[in-house]
Amino acid sequence: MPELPEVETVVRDLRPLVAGRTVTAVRVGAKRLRTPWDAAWNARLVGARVDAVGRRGKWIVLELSQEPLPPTPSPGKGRGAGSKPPPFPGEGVGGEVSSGARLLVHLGMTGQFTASPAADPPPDHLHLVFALDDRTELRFRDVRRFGSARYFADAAGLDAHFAAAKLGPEPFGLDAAYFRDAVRRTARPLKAVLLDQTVVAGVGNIYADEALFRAGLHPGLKGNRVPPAAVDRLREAVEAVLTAAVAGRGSTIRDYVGGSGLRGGYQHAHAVYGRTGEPCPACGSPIECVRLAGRSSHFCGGCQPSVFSRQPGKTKPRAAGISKRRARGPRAES
DNA sequence: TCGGCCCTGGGG
DNA sequence: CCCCAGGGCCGA
Repeated sequence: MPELPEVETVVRDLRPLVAGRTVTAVRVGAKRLRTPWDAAWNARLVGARVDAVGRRGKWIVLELSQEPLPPTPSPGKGRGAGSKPPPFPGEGVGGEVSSGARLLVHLGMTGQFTASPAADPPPDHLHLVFALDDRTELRFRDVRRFGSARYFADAAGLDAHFAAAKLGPEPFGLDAAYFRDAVRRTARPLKAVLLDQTVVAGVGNIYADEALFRAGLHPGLKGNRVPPAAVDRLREAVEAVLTAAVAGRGSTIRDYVGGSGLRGGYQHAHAVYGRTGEPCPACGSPIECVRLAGRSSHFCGGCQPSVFSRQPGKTKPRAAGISKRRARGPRAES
């Protein structure tokens, strides 16, 4: 489910709900996630306080600390009137961060990470529960179990994890020269480049298609055949579509909910994703769907030509080996 | 660099 | 029944 806008929405929802709270218990389901949960982490987490909630790419990062609590919080009470407001690091994981422990969560395809009243009946497919000191629970639910959660004793461990994955830069304020080089040095299709988390972190199948539509670029175009100015357009389109999607609280196709359990709303604004056969909102041509980088890729044949007709003599990328798919696609939730 | 695989559920 | 699905990782 979750691309950057969905993950960002979860993070923004959770921040005021869990920042400053202390973990009082950890419960682990029987079925294993992509990364098996180490039972030794439970003892490290109990008593830890959530200092901050952030995001890196599609990863959710909780910053934790083990400082001794003031006297004793009386559970059940709301936030004390005189108590210091919890720290709100607006910019996710960058900037000034503590060197303490980290909880790293990835939602996979169907993961849900919510703060819920402990009294709410537990849903099915619930795999991890972090009870908090205000009678709420952080709950990780994931039908397909492609998601993962793991604990790092310190910030360096988390950094090493991202470094090992070669996680690329955030898409906001992305360096233009860097992106031009990354795109133009490869023969892979643009769609594959956008999905590559080592190039840019956070873009997934929905927003790759939407960004390519905004930029007027065919998803099958080889990176090294795309003029620099067009790559710049693509970079701006990525930023624009992600910004709009965050404002719309992400896209709910089926499973996605934000940190408070609310569905997203941006699926109604999709121009091409999941709209195979429907008319293009810009030119009316039917939206087409092909398979690229192993994923369905939706585009408008009218607005996103597979060749650059401007310089017919020079640039002539062929649409190469793309098979049309049935004129049918997943429809967004009603 | 790409396909297959990890899972479960929903829709045609 | 078959195919499809917001992702990432691993091996050929």
